[in-house]
Amino acid sequence: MRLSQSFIPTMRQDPGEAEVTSHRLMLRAGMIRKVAAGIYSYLPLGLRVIRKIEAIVREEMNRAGAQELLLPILSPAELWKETGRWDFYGKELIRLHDRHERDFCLGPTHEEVVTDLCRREVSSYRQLPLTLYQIQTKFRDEIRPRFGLMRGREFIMKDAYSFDRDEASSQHNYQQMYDAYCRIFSRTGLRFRPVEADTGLIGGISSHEFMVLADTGEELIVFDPDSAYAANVERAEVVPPPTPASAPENVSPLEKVSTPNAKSVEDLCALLKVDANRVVKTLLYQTGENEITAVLIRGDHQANEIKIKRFLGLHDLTLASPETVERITNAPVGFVGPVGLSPVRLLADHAIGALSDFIVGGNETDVHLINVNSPRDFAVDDWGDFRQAQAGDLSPNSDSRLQTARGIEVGHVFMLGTKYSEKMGSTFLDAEGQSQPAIMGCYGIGVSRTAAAAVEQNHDEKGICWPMPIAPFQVQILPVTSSDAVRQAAEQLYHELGQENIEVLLDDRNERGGVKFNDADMIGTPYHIIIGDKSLANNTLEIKDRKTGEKVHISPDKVTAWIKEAVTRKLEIGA
RNA sequence: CGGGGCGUAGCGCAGACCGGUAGCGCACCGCGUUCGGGGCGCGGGGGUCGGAGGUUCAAAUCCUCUCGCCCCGACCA
Repeated sequence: MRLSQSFIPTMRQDPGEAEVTSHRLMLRAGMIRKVAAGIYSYLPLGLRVIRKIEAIVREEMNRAGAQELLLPILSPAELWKETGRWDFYGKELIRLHDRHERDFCLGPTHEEVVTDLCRREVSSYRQLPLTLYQIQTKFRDEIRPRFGLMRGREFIMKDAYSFDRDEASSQHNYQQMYDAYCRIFSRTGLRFRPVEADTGLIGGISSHEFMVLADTGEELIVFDPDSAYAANVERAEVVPPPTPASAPENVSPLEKVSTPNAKSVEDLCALLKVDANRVVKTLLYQTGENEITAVLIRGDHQANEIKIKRFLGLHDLTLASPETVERITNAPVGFVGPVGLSPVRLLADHAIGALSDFIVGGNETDVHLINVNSPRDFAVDDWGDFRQAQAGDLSPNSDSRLQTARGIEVGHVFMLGTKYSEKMGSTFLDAEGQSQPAIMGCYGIGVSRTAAAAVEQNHDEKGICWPMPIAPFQVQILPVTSSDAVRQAAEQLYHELGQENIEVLLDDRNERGGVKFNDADMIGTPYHIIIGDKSLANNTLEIKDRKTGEKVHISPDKVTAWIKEAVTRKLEIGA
């Protein structure tokens, strides 16, 4: 393609709207433009990247035995009401109605629609297993769309759904999809890691997320450097500490201390000159209209609300309002403690069980209690794993300590079990003539997000450095001086590379070299071929590797073969 | 939704406190010159100052309301 005739509006300056790297660079490279918050147009260059990712996804899904179809974006409320998600999905579901006032929504995911299809068409175990997928625009009215393509309200997703006759077959299918995902992200040239994950709104039995590792990622994961264990911190189980609390005869008597204005753990530690791990914070959650639940977490730990929600079987969990806290404890927020705190249900994280002579709030303004011990001073209703895993925690899989990393969730696989098939009556007759609900799985890949994640992971101060498999073009030719000889050499090379099916962008604009260099670096084509009078005089052309910056000078007649070999190699290794 | 910030030419910004008929850089158009890392000269086009209402002789500027966008927290591919 000729740059002079292409719609690739690059920008010289950073747009004010973008702060995150991928967002900024994709705007500057002329790949996307914003239409509204979280809604973007894919310009020709951006679309080429999307199509490349889609092609890899298609190949691997097909190879894994999945069949492509296309479900409607618009779906009727009735299906969503059957599973209860019309209400449960909340404000993220974009709802609309037709001229007859019938309710519809724009599909944020397609379990309902595909399960409806399956219950109509599948009636025998002989038709299973069945895995269907589509690549389609999805709509989720995100609370806060941000970071360009990273979290849009409209985005491109590959979603797949499996239907199996039994648990073993479903697990096999899940594993096949898991393996396909590993191949997909390897092939795109991204550094990624599958991690154990929470099931969230989709629900189901178990799931893994595929995280592209990047410091700007929104997700925090923990991993064991010495085993395969890795998990989203939301999900990561914390191994209960082995150290038992001191024997009752060895603990000190309970004591009240004055702690003026010590409303946070930091304040308290500074005031009493103790470490945060000697402090226990008491969090009050509103767990029902008139029900408060207290959760004890060690001062240096973070509460994990997902674990608490799961334990309590709740959909929503919010911290109690300051007014409520005051009403219950007769003290402002910051002085809550478990001693004498009633009549609320009291949950405690396992870490508390290993503590003795610890410090808690006194349920009185400017007062804390020290030398507190359980069960001497208060009774815990339920013990559990209620905190967020963190770096330094013991791995559940080895004796190693967990480490943390940031990641961008680009894929998510779920074992759904019969959650949807039972609610919607998607059943089949087994070999014994018994009616059984299909065992389901669902598998998503954020295609547009993968493009953004690739930029987060592959860029430098000059611009994007695309991995070859998803680069919009494989080679860019830069005639950097304007003589006829240079122009002719560029044209000839452009023609030759085209003959070899190399995807080549020729910068035939009447611009100075510097402009072309900078745009090429911004766009991030993996190889740049630089043609100028200087090099032609030596009978060489210069080839620059965008990512490494390495340059080679070779004679013009060898360039096409060299490029062809190099492109093929990079496609194979996913670099 | 809570907290913070911003809407002035395609992009990046100044002007606003102190009201007086809108400016700079880049981009764009023309001519010339230049040509291996965002050249230079001359000439030129382009703005309902996000929108509505108000105060005033006069509003980008002051007041009220509103819409949009970005960033930080609760959701998710």
